[in-house]
Amino acid sequence: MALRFYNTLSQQVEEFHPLESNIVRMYTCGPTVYNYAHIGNLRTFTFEDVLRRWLRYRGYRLDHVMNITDVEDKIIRNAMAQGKSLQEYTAVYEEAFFEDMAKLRLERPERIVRATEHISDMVAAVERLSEKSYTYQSDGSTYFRIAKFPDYGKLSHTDFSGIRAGARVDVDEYDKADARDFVLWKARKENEPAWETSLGSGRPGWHIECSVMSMKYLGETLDIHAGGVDLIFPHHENEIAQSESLTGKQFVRYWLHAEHLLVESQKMAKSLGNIYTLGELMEQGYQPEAIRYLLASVPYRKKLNFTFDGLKSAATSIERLRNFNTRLETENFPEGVGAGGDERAARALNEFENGMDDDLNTAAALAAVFEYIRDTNSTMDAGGFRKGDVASAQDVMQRFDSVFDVLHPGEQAGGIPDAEIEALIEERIQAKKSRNFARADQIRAGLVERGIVLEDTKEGTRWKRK
RNA sequence: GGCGCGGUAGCCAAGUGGUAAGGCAGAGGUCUGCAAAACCUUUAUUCGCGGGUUCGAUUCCCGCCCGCGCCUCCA
Repeated sequence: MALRFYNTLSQQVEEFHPLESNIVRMYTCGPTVYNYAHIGNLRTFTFEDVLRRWLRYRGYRLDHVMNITDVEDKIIRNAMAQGKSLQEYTAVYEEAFFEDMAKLRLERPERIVRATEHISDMVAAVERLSEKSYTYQSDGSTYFRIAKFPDYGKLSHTDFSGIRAGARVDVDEYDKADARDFVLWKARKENEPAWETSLGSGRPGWHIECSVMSMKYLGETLDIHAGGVDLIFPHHENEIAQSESLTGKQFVRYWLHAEHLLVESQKMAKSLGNIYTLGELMEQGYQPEAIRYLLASVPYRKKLNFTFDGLKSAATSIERLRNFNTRLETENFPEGVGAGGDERAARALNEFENGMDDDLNTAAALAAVFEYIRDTNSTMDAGGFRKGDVASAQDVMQRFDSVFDVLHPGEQAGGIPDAEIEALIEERIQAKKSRNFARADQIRAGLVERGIVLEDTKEGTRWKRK
């Protein structure tokens, strides 16, 4: 079956076909760099990484743009409080974000664009909206007039007809004609950092950066736009209003939104102290691959209940996958080709692909891989797996790993040098030969304490870091 | 209140109008000097609750209960 995605716009699962046959133009809302990313943010970014990888697996070329929001209320407030420039303040968090991405093995989008580097583009867009009379000014700020955009609410499926025009929600700060109206350009307040432009002294509103930067690089109609569910309203709704008012064309064809994650069945909140960063989890000894696996293994449209039990079980699951992969690489299988090996591999791959094609159903895709591993281990134990079966089995695992990317352990700082491990293993083999099991067990236990696990196999002793 | 998502074994989780994938954890076993790894057996007569449609519903419809999200700048 064809690749399908749930489109927030239609509220239905739709077959995916990009505008141009083999290239996908995609925009994802990146981080606001006012703080370190938390595990919830990383869930969304991990989903987007899986999406990227699956599109490429399916043969599409990608042009993926991700923005960095580096000017915004909290950034301005915090930077001013610390006596720093915006750039000085945001650089720290932007850098940290890229480090997190690397640790979680999130591929880098083709383009990463910053709001502050597109101020003039945004000003130009606001001016064009003004020319088309979609805007009005109030107290030096420029607003988008929702009443001029009848489709407003089509993404969030909200009926705004009940909201009274003239209601003033944000009374203490700005005057808006309509509660739904949103700011395109914010007038400078006191001595805030600001840009001197034809719109006055100030800074861009939040929504305009995504409309402007996405269309600048990807054209007026994007194939995919993704983000967290909380962005559906108002952010993405407002992006649609701005973009479609500007171009008269459909802005985005497929809107994909990742559900939030809960921590130990509770929502993340500062007051609960359950907002974790990648760094904090790694300090507690969890591998980034396990975190990646946990975040990727629950289908993106389902709330993910992040628990430490779940994280531990993710780590164990990865062990199982890696053990199988190691077995393929190291075991000395009999010559020849076993019965049904290629068929098993082909079936597993087919089920894996079907799962992923079905709106990135990673749980179903993983099930296919695990089922295959059990069947194949079983065949190996029975002696029915031969040298000639290795290639198709490795192909399954490689394809799986091209999306999940958890098979190969990352670099581990420190630890015992390989040579020392090998020497101890040799000593243990000699001890075993002379039936000095006490010494053999002592060596093995000593290595376990240092994170090295030994396995005695037919081919001899192999070891792995845990 | 409006809109949306969800409630499947101890935990995570897939799924279909025809009788419950997969992972983790637990129990027993095989293998092993002992382990590790692997394999086998076992763990939901049952899918929030109550009705309805149907030969048959976890899957469709209605009602209810519970959890969560959005409803102006939070992924």
